[in-house]
Amino acid sequence: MNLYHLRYFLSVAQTGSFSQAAREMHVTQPTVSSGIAELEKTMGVRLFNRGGKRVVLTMEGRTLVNYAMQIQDLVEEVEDHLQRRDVLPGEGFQFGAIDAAVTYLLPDILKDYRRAYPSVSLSAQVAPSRYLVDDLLMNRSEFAVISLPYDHPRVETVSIYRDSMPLVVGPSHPFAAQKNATLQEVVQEPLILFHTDSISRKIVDERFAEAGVSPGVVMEMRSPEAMRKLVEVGVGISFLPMLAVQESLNAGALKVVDVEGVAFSREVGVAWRRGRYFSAAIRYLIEAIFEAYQGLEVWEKKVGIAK
Amino acid sequence: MNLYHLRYFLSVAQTGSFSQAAREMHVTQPTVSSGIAELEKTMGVRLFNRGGKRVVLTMEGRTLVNYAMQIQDLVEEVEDHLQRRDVLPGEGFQFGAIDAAVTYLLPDILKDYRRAYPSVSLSAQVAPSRYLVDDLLMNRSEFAVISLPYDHPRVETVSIYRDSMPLVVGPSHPFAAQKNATLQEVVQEPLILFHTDSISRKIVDERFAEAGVSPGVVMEMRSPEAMRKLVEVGVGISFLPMLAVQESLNAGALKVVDVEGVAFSREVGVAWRRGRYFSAAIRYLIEAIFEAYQGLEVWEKKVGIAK
DNA sequence: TATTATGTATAGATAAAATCTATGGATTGC
DNA sequence: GCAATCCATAGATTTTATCTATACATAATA
Repeated sequence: MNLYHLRYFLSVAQTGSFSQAAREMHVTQPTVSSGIAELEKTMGVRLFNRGGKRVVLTMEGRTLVNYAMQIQDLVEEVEDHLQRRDVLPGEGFQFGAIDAAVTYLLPDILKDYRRAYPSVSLSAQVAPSRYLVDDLLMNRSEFAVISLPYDHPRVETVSIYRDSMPLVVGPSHPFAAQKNATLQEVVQEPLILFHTDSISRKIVDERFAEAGVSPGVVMEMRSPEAMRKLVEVGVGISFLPMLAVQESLNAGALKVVDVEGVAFSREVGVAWRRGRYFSAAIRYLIEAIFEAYQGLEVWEKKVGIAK
Repeated sequence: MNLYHLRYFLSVAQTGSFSQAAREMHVTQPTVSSGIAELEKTMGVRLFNRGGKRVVLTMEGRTLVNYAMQIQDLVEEVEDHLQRRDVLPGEGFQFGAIDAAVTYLLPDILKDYRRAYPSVSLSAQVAPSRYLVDDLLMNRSEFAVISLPYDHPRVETVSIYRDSMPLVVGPSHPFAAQKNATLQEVVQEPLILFHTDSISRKIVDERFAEAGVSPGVVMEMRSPEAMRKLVEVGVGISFLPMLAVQESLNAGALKVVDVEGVAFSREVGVAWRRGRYFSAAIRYLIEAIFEAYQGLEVWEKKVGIAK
């Protein structure tokens, strides 16, 4: 059963004439004849009674009209939907983001997004970067906002934000007064660092290794919020993303201490599986992120072609 | 867009694999590939993200799944319906019948029919034979029960019932006592005859013409019931179908009078447009009529082959 | 009653499509 | 790194759809 044949059929049913239907469908009359004949053969029933000036539907034909119209409607509807990239109500997608991104970088963007696509349900997966990349590779999420650098042959990344990671201490810590410290001094202190999973931790570790010192780590964790609070109450000191501590700095609950010769920073970027296709509703969100933090150029250069 | 392609698509969506879908659909993997590719091209969107061990639906793909499943269901449903010759609720057909048929021959049959096909709405068109034949020729009714003989190159007829048309008179009419009469006596009386449209009238007229007499017609009408009543009250005498007067005879409201050398009768038969196809629900009714009055043989010989 | 116009069916040729085989490139898992 | 598995693609083949030409039937008209 061919969709064209159904269209021919409906036209014949409506006009009562094979010839007229053929004219309407811009095909020849034998085409309509054989289309109907084929339908009748696969269905095993006669659809029209011929022989007069007009052909007339049989009961079976009337039944088929009923269904054919519904089918036709559905086909038109779905073509329409897909061509204008409408999103079905309840439809949605999943993306990944590190804690700092959902907390500090994305809220406004997501708010705007809900206005543009109110019917799209967003599902944000919050986890450390490496787990988010796993999701990308398994096609479980469409894209992710992660810490960079992240090197993987099948993952494409673009940086959108550079975040410094200063040494922060509680206001009553001795470093708070002296405003700067050496790396040697720092490793004597109780350090609260990200878990070794994390890219931020990797950045710190590498720098320590270069300097030939090994830090006295007292705690490892994944939540920058928790770490911030621990530093505030004086459990230890930490290198934390500026994004996560800005408010505390403003409130005086934390102090930044310069470390001589060391300027930690990590980048936050958008990552996706190489070669991935982005639905319009998804691309809209990614582009909003780029627009807010980086400009669209890099994105368009990397993905624009592979639309 | 081809229905097979939709089937491939659904299978891929379900299995997450082109190859597995191909095995399920009993085609080769490139067939599935090109089917999906063709769908993606006509829709203008990507339906799956490839690249992993499994392919994963895009948002647009998920939208299409929604519709494709509905379309698939409709197709299966209509194939099922048509193949088992089910009738949609509210569906029905139209047939024609002369007054005598609906009044005397068909009631029991129609009652049985409603039990066999409760959802089929029957529409009986009651009119004189020639109008019913017009309907047949214009495909406005499926078949008709009419008076015979009726000769038309595109109408097929089979007699199902022979009905005598005796001369009937009111109980107080002089003929009622003498029990028989000559044609010469009859033409002196006020005659109530069928309208010249009718086949029954034609039969009577021809016989009169043969005998070289011309009747004194006082009334012409189409309703045998009305004629019966007029005869009963003594307005005139008439040749009426036995079917229409049986009850009155039993009740003594009418008397039969033999006319020497004349035995009128008309046949009632089923008529249909030659070459017509009969839906199962319609054939069932026709066959019930034959079974009741004639046996199925003639019908099957004439139509059985052209199923 | 013949005639003309209009309609559908059919045969054969042609064009379009769907499908298959063979193969290449990529990814996953061991 | 190697074997297995998967999807994409090219080219050949088969199937399907469509067209042209024509036959045949019906309906309207003279």
